[in-house]
Amino acid sequence: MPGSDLTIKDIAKLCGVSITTVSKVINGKCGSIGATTIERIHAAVEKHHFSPSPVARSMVTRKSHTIGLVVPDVRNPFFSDLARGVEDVCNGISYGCFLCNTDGSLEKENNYVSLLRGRVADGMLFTTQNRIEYNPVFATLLAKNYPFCLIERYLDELPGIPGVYFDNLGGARLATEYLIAQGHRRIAFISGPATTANARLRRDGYLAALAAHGIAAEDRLQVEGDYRYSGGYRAIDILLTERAGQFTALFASNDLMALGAYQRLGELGLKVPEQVSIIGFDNAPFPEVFRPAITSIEIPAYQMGRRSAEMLLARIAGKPEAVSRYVFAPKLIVKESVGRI
Amino acid sequence: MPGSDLTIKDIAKLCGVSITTVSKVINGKCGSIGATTIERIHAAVEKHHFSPSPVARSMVTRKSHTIGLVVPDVRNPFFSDLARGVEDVCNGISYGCFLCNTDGSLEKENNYVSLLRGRVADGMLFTTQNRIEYNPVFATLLAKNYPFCLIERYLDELPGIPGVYFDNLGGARLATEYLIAQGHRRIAFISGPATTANARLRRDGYLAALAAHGIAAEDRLQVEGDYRYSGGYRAIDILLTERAGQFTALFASNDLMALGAYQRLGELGLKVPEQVSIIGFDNAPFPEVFRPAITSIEIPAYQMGRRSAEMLLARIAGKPEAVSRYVFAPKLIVKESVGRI
DNA sequence: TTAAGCTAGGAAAACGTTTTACTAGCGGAT
DNA sequence: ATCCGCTAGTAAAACGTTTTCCTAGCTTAA
Repeated sequence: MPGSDLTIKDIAKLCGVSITTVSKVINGKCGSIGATTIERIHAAVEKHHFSPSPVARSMVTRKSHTIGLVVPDVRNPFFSDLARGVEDVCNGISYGCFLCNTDGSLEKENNYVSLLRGRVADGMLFTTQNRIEYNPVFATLLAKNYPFCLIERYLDELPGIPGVYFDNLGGARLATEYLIAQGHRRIAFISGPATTANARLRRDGYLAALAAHGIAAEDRLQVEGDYRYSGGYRAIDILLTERAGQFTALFASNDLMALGAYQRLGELGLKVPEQVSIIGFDNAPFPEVFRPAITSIEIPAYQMGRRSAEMLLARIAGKPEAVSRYVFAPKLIVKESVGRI
Repeated sequence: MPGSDLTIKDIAKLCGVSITTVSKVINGKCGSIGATTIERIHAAVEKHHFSPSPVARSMVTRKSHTIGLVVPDVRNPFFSDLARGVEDVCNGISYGCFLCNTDGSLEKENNYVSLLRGRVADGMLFTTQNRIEYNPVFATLLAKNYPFCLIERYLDELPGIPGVYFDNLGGARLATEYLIAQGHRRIAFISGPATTANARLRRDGYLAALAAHGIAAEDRLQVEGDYRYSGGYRAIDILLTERAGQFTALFASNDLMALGAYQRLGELGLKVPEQVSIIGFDNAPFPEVFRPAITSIEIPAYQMGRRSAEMLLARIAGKPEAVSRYVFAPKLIVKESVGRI
């Protein structure tokens, strides 16, 4: 249907030269082509807006100039930031980026993996909560030395796999230590769902910080949340009412729960940060109306996207970077929700 | 680099048949192939996890089973919702989706368009604020009858181009008429930046609603905003302080500005919705902490993504839908920020 | 016996490039 | 005169499929 596009053959005919010559000129391999010929070919290419068919090219070069990006859901701001970072890097070297949403489903993941290899994509950026190490699909990829790069997924069983990570444990520790540095000793904690890896890491970070400062962790100051507003809200009731816990500060494993907690504290007459300090995680871009703005830990999703794309592309180009794992450091963003004791 | 993948030739050899036969079996065109042969080939394909090279296939079928999605920025929630809708539809028929971010730059747009045609993509979903109708790149696309579908971009000069739209004017009218129905007559308005098309449409909708109900529009009740929190905040100062305007309700062209306005009103001691009613636009998913929650107009981005992908794919399949323009209706989401007079 | 019609399958062209290996012609050194 | 090396190019294979047209052998009806 897409009209009559010219081929390299037509250009060759038009210029009275061979296909080879045209190909060489187009690809800048003009070593032994006369200046006037080069001129003539360029002119014809310009005039007819000729551009060589990428698929024919792929056929012979075995490169598609395309990578795949597999995420659970682009609508999650972390992944859309990440995707943007990836795409920006790709765009810089004329690579295309396939977007694949899996919703965390193993079936969708495997479908996409099969689709993407087989030369539709030169490589793959991959996020998943599923167990890669026992997945035969990945075993095949590894066996074939297919280039990929993991995002936020440790794979101790398979060293040498490039990956980009955020230091969740360190971030949680940083948050908790900041509270401690402000004089807090009784610090409550709201975790993410216990099934997710980063929820566990954040809890470990919290515990590590307490331990490092000789503060005993108390079970009744720790509540399991769900990364949602309502989870944070309810956590306050559990901490305060059910358990009659006492604390001067609260570390919520993400900002949405911090917000829910803040809201419930307010309803119960407790002022933030005067009576209770709160620190969150994610540094979510809430509108400025939230006061006090919540002190939080920033996760550089966009930068992680860039980095992972760079690592993958380097690998594809056959110039793998020396370091195959890149860990992004957390950054404390001080705002208004933490007070000094 | 990606190891030794089998080709159809290998399978043919393995089964002692010709390439043609294997190809036919793989593509289900088994018209005249013996049952045992079919069996044998399927077995070999399974055993070696053979799947035909998509690029070789594209070469001859001239279909890439890929479409392009061109948006300004996936990080904008409207576009990530849209992208997800597009991708879901694509995934359903094993199409891939190329993601392209342009930041609204004409240069990037044109680069992507060149990249995507030339058979990297069978068709294109396109968003832009730039003037398509005078862009030679698009003229070429049209001339070649390359399948594409516009999103949120009217093109009266080029009827017959498929497109998916949101009724911004109707949405603004709906919002304004809701306020009127609640008894308001003096309704202030905060627009988006005057340069954008949807900002103008929303203003037109506001004016149309007033006119339809015999309410005179007043210049001093209309302020230009910027779609940002701070724009809404400042707008209140302009309306109230600079212009000493009097109004019982406010229509903000998006929710972020509505929030900014709400905040400033609160600071000035005006209660929402008791003293001033507010309605927004977008139905942004703000955390529940915002009370009163802001009544708003919903834009069904995900559904628009789905619809546009369906239209494009139908076109690509050579079965264009009868209706080439699909307009999505606004939906009023009543929450708590509008009171009755 | 012959022609027609099926059945099961194959040979080869085509898709649009890149790349490898080759050549014709010429100027200069030996 | 011969050889070498250089310049400016070309022919053809290869990439992995799909698709069009063909054929060998068999059955059946006239």
